[in-house]
Amino acid sequence: MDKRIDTCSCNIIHDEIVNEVKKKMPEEEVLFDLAEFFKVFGDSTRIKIMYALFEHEMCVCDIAALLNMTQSAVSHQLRVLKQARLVKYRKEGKVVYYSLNDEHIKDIVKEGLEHINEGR
Amino acid sequence: MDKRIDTCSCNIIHDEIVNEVKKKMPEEEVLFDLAEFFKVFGDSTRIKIMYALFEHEMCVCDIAALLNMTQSAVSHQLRVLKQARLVKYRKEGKVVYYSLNDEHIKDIVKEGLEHINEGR
DNA sequence: ATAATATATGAACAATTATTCATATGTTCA
DNA sequence: TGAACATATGAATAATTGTTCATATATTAT
Repeated sequence: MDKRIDTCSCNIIHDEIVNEVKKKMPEEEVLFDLAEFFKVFGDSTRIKIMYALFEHEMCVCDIAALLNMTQSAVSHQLRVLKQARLVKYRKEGKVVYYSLNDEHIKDIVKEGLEHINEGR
Repeated sequence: MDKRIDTCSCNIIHDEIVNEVKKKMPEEEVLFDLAEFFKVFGDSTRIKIMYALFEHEMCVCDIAALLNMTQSAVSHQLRVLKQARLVKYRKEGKVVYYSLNDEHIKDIVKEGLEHINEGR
């Protein structure tokens, strides 16, 4: 029986391990959603926005001024954060105030920081 | 005194808050590194590899077979994970075994999962 | 040595994405 | 009602990035 597999262009070396691990793998959808979620953290503009909101709720204009970016760029990124349910907003007249949706976002960032600092 | 700022195309509405937050913002480099770090989690192939390594150390060929991907694609992604110090490897003859570098990678993924599951 | 195998890597290509620009929406104030 | 302002959004552009393909390196077996 040939152990060769279409795509990997090499032999399965450890059959049992591969099968064992395969059983424990989460569903494709979960893995995809996880990647999508972390993708949101993977942009320094969005990280900056989140850090700002750690401190205070802020309107779009404030954030743009803080980060020295255009209102449009900030607004686009806020939409991404909103879609990922990382920020929420409240409207007060024409001003829209954004804030963190979730306190444990801090934990995730903190874990990231720890990893970075571990490496010197 | 004009509160208008070059890039944001709008007025600073809350001057004190912007300044207060600005003081607390981490250095540009930290924010950049954080984004780079999370970017690594932001791809489902790499998430899959990490999940696999949660269970067992594996060689490149095993991972490729498990994920039904080419050896090359896996190898490229392992390099990204290695550079981010998320995986380590040991060589045994011509076989290279990869494993998680760091147990708290699980914590980060777990936090991500929690966030996803919160949203129903 | 030579062949076979496991892995790594550079270049090319396709797909994704962040920003800009122009403009639309909605609210306040005169 | 109309002007000013805060924000949102669609289209275009530039940059980034994941995969493939071809090939290089390294190790083992014949």
